[in-house]
Amino acid sequence: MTGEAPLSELETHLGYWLRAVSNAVSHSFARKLEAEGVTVAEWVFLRMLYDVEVIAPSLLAERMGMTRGAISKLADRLGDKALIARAANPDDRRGHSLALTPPARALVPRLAALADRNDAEFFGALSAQERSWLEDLLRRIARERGLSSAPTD
Amino acid sequence: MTGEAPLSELETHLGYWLRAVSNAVSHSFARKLEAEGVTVAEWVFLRMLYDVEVIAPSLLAERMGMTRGAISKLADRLGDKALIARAANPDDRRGHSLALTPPARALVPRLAALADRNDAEFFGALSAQERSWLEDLLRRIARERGLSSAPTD
DNA sequence: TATTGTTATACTCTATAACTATA
DNA sequence: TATAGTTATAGAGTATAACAATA
Repeated sequence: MTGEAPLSELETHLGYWLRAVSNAVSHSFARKLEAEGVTVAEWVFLRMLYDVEVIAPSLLAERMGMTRGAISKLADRLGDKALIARAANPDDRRGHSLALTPPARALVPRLAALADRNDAEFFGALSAQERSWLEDLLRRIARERGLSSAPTD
Repeated sequence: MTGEAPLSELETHLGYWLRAVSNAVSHSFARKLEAEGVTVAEWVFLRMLYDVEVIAPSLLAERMGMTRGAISKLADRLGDKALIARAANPDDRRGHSLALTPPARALVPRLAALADRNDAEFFGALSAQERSWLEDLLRRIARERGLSSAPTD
């Protein structure tokens, strides 16, 4: 009898551990954001708008690595929460612009503090050198694989 | 005028880069699995069954970090694909047992090869030492945070 | 009553594609 | 016609809770 060939185990893959830790970090962050009534994707959306003041949905979709349809739905939800305002572009009325409302502008710094706290909870025990090394490594892989858009989920 | 307080940026969080790379790795793996008609969660499910021969849904749920309801739905799909068989436990007829079908047993090694290939694509450019550091670091964080269950999404 | 597993409901994110209105 | 944005549909994952069968 030949038996079966031995297989690589789940835990031998770096992708496994990356996913395990990443899921835990994101899930923990999501629970913190929940208290402010916002999802992780909405946080990224709001944070990007905070810097640019005004942006077209299609450009935001590109930067967030989402489809225009997904951005549209996200914008609906944020509009319902009165966190963003939509306006038609006067020059080309096909185009719209998205901008934060004053309440959203006040909210984003609180959300940023939650992001800081979440990161500290998971990576605070690492040395500064380890954190810097980990960031460099991840950035390198992202660059090699041509990742340009923000992760949302 | 006071202006606004400066905020930490998205890219300053390790969680951001972790999510970015992890999403890319998982997405790439999902596309490979797609050719075999299987999702990432189904892969983990099948891979675990491969080792244990037989397992109760509730125990598998615990090991995969999913609810019993989610496992039930997953088992439905895998049953439809004729990859797993369900049977009632003779001793306690509330309990069921899950096991791979022969086709699934033949499939898992092919899926494992895809997992190996995907890992190599993303991490093959790292040195052996870097890979080992990264794994140790991720394992350490997982252990500190008490992560025991397998990541599925 | 408690437990095992299933089912129902609902929400988020994803992907594709049809649709509207402008140009 | 092409483009910007919206809407519809479907699939996958997650979470909660009600439910049936069994103990």
